[in-house]
Amino acid sequence: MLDIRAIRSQPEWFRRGMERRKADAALVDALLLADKRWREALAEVERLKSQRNKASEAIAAKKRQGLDASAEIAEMRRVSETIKQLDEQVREREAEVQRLLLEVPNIPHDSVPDGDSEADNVPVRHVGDKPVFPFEPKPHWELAEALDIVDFERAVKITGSRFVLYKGLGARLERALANFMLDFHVSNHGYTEMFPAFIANEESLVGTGNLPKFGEDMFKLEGLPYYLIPTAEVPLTNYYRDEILSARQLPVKLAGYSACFRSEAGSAGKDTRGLIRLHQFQKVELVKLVAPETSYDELERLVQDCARILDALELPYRVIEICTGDLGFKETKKYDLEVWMPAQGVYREISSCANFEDFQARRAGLRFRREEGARPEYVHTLNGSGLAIGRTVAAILENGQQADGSVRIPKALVPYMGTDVIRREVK
RNA sequence: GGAGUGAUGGCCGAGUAGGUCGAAGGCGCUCGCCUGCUAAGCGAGUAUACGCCGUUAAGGCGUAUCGACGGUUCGAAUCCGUCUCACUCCGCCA
Repeated sequence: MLDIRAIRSQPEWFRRGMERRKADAALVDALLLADKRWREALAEVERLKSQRNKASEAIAAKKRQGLDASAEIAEMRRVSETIKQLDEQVREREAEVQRLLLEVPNIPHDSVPDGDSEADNVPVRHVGDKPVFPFEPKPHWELAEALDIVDFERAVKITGSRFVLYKGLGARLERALANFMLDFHVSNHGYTEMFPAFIANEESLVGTGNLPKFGEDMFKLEGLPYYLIPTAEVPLTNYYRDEILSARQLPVKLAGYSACFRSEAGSAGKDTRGLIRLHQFQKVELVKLVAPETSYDELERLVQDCARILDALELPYRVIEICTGDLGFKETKKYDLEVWMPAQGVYREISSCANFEDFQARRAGLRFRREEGARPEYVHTLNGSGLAIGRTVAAILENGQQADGSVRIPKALVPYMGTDVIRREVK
C-alpha cells in the first residue's frame, strides 16, 4: 500500500512510477479524487463533533447546578442526527480510498531497468559451469520415474493433477534439502528458524498483498476466512503485524519452511510435466524486516544468501534483474535466481528475491522506533526463496544425471542423504 | 463440542446508580537533580491514528480509540445486543 499523503504531495512522481511499471496512471487520479471527497466529509463531521462535545460539557455543567438544559438537549439531538448520517458517509468514502489503495501497485525503484516484459529482464551474472553430457540428458520426470523416487500417476489418483508424491530416496531428498537449507541459513546467515501454520487468515493475506487482488491464485477453505498459504512469506511477514519493534531488534531475519499452495489459475497447459508447476510444493523462505535506509543493501545480501545454496549444491545458475514491466504488484525491485535445466536447455526460476519497501509494512502495521520515545516508522520488508525445493530436486536430478540413469548427489547433501548417489533399487 | 470467567495505556491495576476519564495509582522506561561506586531518594516526562493550520519545520487546534461491531442517550470505559479472543473445568483427540 502506498502512502496517500505522499501521493497528495507529489502526484506526478506516482503517475510516472505507474507508467514505468506499465500500470494505469489514472489510478493515481482516482485515488486523489476519493481522498479529497473523504477529507471533505471528515472535516465537516469533526467540526460537528467538536460542537457536540462542547455542548455536552455545558449541559453537564448546567445540570450540576440544577438548571434546565432541555433547549440545548433538543438542539444537540438534531446535531447528533446529522453526525450519524455524516459518519456513515465518511465511513463509505474512507472505505473507497482504502479499497483503491489496496489495489494500487508499488512504484519501481529508480535503479530498476525499464522494460515492457520478461524479455527485457537483465542478466546480472552467471555462476557455475553447465554440465557437459556424453549422452542426451533426460528430463527430471523421466529420471525420477525410472528411479521410482517420484510418483506422478498415483498422486493424481490420490489427489488430482498437478500434485506429486515423493517416494524412497526422492522423499528423502525433499527432506534433506529442507534440512540442509534451513541449517545453512541459520548457521551461516543468521536467520531465525520458524515453522509456521500452513493456513493464514484474511488479515495476514491483506498484509502481504495477496488480498484483495489475488484471491484467485490461492486455495480458500470453504466457509472460512482462511486460505492455504501460497508461501511462508505470509506467516513470516505477518509475525510482527501491528507491532512496534525497537531499532535494536532490526534487522529481523526469519527462515521458514512450509508447504506452499497455489491454484495456478490461468496457467493451464504450462509446464504440465514434472516438478516445475504444482499446486503444492515445499520451500524455505527468507523474510527480512529492516530499517528503510538499509533495505537495498539487504536485498543484495538476500540474493547472496539464496545464491549460496545453489553454490553449495553445485548447480549452475544465473541472476537476473527484473525490469519495471515485469515487476510484481508489490515489489520495488526484484532479482530472480534461475537454475540451469540441461534437458530443456533453459534457466528456470528457482528463487525470487524482492524488496517491498514499506508497501507491506503499511498494510500489516509493521513499525519500529529508532529510539525510545521516537515516532514509529514503517520498516521495509523483503523476502526471497531460499530455495523452492521441488525445483531444486528437479535441478539436482537433471544436472547430476549419469549415463546409467543414476543421479549424483552434491557433496553438501550427502550427510543429509546418507548416500552420494541415487540409483534404481533392485528388488 | 458442553459449562463458566474475563478482555482498560509497555506491564500490573483502579474506575459500573452514564457527564469535567485518554482514563487514578503502581511498575517499567526517558531526561534532569542528588548521592565519592551500586542501590535508594527527588523533580519532570512517558499511547496511537487521522484531519486542519504551519515552509513536506518547531509547534498549535480538532476528532477518534478502555477486545471488535452495532444499539440506547444531548452525552458511554461505564447501560443493552451480537461477535472475537483468552483462561478454567468437562468431553474428545495426535
